[in-house]
Parts: sequence; structure tokens; C-alpha cells
Amino acid sequence: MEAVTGPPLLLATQAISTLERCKTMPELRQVHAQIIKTNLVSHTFTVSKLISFCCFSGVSGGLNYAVSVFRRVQNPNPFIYFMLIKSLSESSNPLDSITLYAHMLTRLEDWKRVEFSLPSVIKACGRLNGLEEGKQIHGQILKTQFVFDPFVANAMIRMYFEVGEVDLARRMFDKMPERDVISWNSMITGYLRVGEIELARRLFDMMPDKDLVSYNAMIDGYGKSGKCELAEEIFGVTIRKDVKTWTSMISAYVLNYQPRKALDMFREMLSVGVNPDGPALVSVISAIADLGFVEEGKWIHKYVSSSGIEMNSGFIGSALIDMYAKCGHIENAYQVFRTISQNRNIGDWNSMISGLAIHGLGDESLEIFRDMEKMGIDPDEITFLGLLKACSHGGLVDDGKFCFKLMQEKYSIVPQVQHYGCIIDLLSRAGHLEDALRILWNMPIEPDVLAWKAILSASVKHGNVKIGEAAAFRAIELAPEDSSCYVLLSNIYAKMGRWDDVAKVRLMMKQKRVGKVPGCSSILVKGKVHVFLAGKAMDEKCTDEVLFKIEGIVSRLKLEGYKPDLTQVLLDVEEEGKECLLSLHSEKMALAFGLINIKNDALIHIVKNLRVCCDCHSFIKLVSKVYNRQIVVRDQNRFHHFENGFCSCKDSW
DNA sequence: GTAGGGTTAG
Repeated sequence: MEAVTGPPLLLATQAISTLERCKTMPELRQVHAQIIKTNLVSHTFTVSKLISFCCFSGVSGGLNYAVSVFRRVQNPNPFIYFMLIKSLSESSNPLDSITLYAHMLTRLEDWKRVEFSLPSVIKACGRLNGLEEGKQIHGQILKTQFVFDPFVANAMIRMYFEVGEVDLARRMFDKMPERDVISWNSMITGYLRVGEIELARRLFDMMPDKDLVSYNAMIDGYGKSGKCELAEEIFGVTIRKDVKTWTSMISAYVLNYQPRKALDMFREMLSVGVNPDGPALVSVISAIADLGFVEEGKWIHKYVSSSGIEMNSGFIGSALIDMYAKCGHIENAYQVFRTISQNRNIGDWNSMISGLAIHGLGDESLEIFRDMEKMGIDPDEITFLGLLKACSHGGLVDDGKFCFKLMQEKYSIVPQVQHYGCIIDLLSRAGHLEDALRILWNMPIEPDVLAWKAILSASVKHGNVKIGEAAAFRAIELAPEDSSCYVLLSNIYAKMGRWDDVAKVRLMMKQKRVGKVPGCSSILVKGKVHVFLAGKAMDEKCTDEVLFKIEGIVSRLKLEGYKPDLTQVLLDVEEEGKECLLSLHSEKMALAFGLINIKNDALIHIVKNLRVCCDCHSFIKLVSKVYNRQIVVRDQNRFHHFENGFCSCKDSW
């Protein structure tokens, strides 16, 4: 074939401009072929551009291609080395970066020209957890470098933090002849990551010229360590906030269970004209998921579609799937899952699996898992948590046992305490209390409250006082502040009519100052959220009407055989008083309100903060039959779809 | 060339 000829400069310019428009590997190969044909391979500048594009354009497979191009370069200059070292240091094989650096040292002697690559090699040491390699490079720098370089020192600080050598990082920082804003910020973020919040704050207060990164890092660090008020304080004094400032504050609220504030913050961000990007949307979507505000969620979904943010890049897909599932719209979750069928990441699969789990759709969840395996995607520990939960909520005992085995034997995932909690929950819920106890006694780590609570709830359900009592005492020991353990214990006693013991539990709670978390249910009517606390409506005006309605429902249900389950009431009061307290459970109030205000064919959708109690559960089942309504309740654990007297949880939750 | 924000579980 005739070689294309022409003035090299012109050819090079053309080749480079075609190169920079490449989106895929085949296109890249074509340009490379052109470069070879026109003999531009000997044109160092063009080859540099080619390698640089392969390394940094994000075209998948680019880095490997860059390495293969590099191998054919006769005398790579320091810049070409640098690009590869940097790119490799950020790849999944940071060790290659160090190897290439060592190779470069044997080829190039002028230290001044190779030190450009040092920050990247140091970063690679950190990512590898390679303290020894890091120290070696540190030693070499001390021997060879005569002029202090802040870039190198700053990279070193980060590396030491990453390998867990907090003191070495600090020594580095203290010894630096001069520190720039990045040195300070690196120390602050390093301290925050290892949980040294106060040390981070001290440096933050001391540092001379804080920039936005310093403020954002503090907000983020406070949010992640549960100190929301302090995050708010810093947020309040941050001027010229950018989208990361807002995202840090929004996610601080999400992490600290204040989704309402997170959503308000997001709205405020929009109102001051800051455009949300991927991460900002992801964090607000998770707030919306917690709130169950599907309308807001749909709005964000549309926003994502119209904003050009890729659905299958980052966590947007997983967040949307999770949100739809938690809002009860499992079909929409499926739909998002299907739209991102190309390039699904592990989070997308996990969100779908867990989403199906909370709807009690165990078989569907297992089916997704099988698809995942077929496509050669390795599940992680979260996948199995979702699967175990799905089996647990779907009553699939054998499948659950199989998954628990599979994760260990096929995928070598060591079960964590949550996995044990799930399998114990699964077994005990299904009435296999002895199997559950066997696992609990033999587990290699200390069982947590959740494991004991699983045993406890099952004992309440199956009326096993002895085991229940023991589990309750252990659970209370582990989490004395958790009121639900006391409540369950008292439920066991109440069931047996042991009112003296019920009173003892009450006294214990009083002594330990444990407050019972009030039940709280909300319902969306005509675009407005109405909240009911056990015993009263937050909007006083509707209380009377609701109480009247509940009375009506109760008497109608009694004709159908409804008997209030008085053992669900913790207090030792007269039977009549108990019945009254029982009818004031927040989900009953929300339901009554829904029956009054939501037209006949529409779904009634209630969100509750705690688990639905037994009495409310049978109450709602009957309502769905007698009033011929479809009712969906999302409680702390899962969804209940009530229809025609039945619940999707098959009475096991 | 060095520093900052995001999901699924809990």
C-alpha cells in the first residue's frame, strides 16, 4: 500500500485532531494505523499525544493500548514515562507504576527531569498499601533531591495516611520548610479519614489561608462522623459554596437520618442557582428514598434524563433503583434496571436485589442473582445481604441456607455479623429456632443486638418464653438504649398474662431512662404529607374526625371477627383502656385518614417509622377486605401490600 | 505532578 505523504507538521496536526475526537477503541486503532502509515511514529510529539490520549481520555481499554504503544517507542522521553506512570498509579494495578518508575531510573539519569513522576509513584505506594516501597522512595528522595518540592512532600503526607502511618504523615508535615494550602488540606482530610476529628479541626482553625476544599472537607468529615451540628456550623460560615459544599451537607443529613433536611437543602441549592451534578443528585435521591417521596423522585429522574448525566455512570442508576423500590414502585425500579442493561455496575445489581427483598419478592431476587452470575459479575458482601434478606422476607428457608453456603464456598466471602444476623433471622422467623441458635452459638464473631433481636422476635411469635427471655436480656445488655428489646420482652410476658413482669420491664426502662420511640406514620393526600404520632395527629384539626372514623371501622371489623390483640400494649391498664391505646396506633390513624380522604379506587400508601404491630397488621388486612381497598404500608423493614384480606408478607415480618 | 462531594447494607 502506498504510504500517505505530506509535510509532517500538517499530517501530525491532522492526526492529532482526529485522535482527540475518538470515543471508542476501534476508532483509536484506526488513528494509530494512520499514524504508522504516515510514518508519524517517529514523530515524538505525535506519539506523546497518542499515549496521552490513551491514558487520560477514559476510552475503555485505553491504558493497555498505551502500554503496547509505549513498548515500541525507541527512546521514551521523561514526559512519556510520566504519563504512563501517572495513569498506572490510578489504575487497578498500581504496582506497574512503581515497576515502570524503577525502569525509568535505569534509563534516564537526569534526576531533575524524572522527579515530575514522583507524586504519582508515591500515590501508587499508598494505593498498594506499600509502606516499605513508600519508605524506600522517601529515602531515595532524601539522598537525591536537593531542592524541597512541595508536590512531593504533599503526596508523601497522603501516602502515609493511606498506609495508616498517621505519625509519619504528621512528622512529614511538621518538618516541611514551607507548607501550602494543599499540605494543610491533606493533613486535615487525612485526620478526618482516620477519625481524628478534633486534630483535623485544630489544624483547620490554625491554617492561615483556608480555601473551599478545607471547608468542604470539614463539613464532609463532620457529617461522616455523626456530628451534623458541627457540619452545619462550618457550612454556615462557608462563603462561595460550590456544588461539593452542598453535596457534603446534603449527604451529612442523609447519613444522620435527617432526609427531610437533606431535601430542603437540595431545594435551597437549586434556588441559589447551583446546578446539581451526579454526586449531588445521588445523595438527594437517597434522601428521597428514605422519605418515600416518589413524586420528587420522578422529578429527579426526569432531570437526570434531560441533563445529559449518564445513567450508567457512577451511582445514579443504583440510587434510582433503590429509590423506586423504597417508594413502593418496584415496576419503575425494574424499568431503570432494564434501561441500564449495558454496563451495569455491582451497585445496580445490589439495589435491584435488595429492592425486591423489601417487597418480599424472594424468587425474583434470586432470579436477578442468577442473571448476574450468568453475566460473570462477581457478587460482593452486599449482594448476599440482599439475597439473605430476600429469602428471609420471602420465607425461602432452603434458598437462604444455600446462599449462605454459596457466598463462603464459591465466592470466599467471609460472613460478617450482618450476614449472621440475616440467616439467624431467616431460620428463627420460619420457626427453626434450634438451627438458628446453633448458628448463633457457633459463629466466630460476637453476635450483635440484631442477631439476638431476631431470636427474641421469633420467640415472641412462637411463644417461647425461656429462650425469648434469655435473648432479651442479652440484647438489652448489648443495647440498653434500644427500647424495642424491652417492648418485645414485655410482649412475651403480656402474652402469658405475667403482668408483674411487664411492670418490672417498665420499671427497668424508667431506671435506665429508655424512652419508647413513638410510632409515627405518614400518608400523602393531594400532594400533602400528613403525619400521625401514636395517639394524635400532627395537624390537630383532623384528630377528631379520624378518631370517629376509627371507632366506626373497629365496630364494623368486629362484626367480621376482629378481636383487638391487647398483648400488644405495653402498659398494664384496664382492658378498655388498652383497646383505646391500641386504636390510637399511628398506622391506624393514618389509614382512617386515608379512607376518609382518598377516593375509592386509589391506593392508600402509608409509611411507618417502626415495625407494624401484630394487631395493626390483622386490622389492615381486614380493612383491605371489608372496605375493598388496596393498601401499601412501608415499615422499618419492608413493604406490606394488603389486598382482599391478605398481605404480601404472608404474615411473616 | 499534590488536597474536596455520591449508591446498594446497616
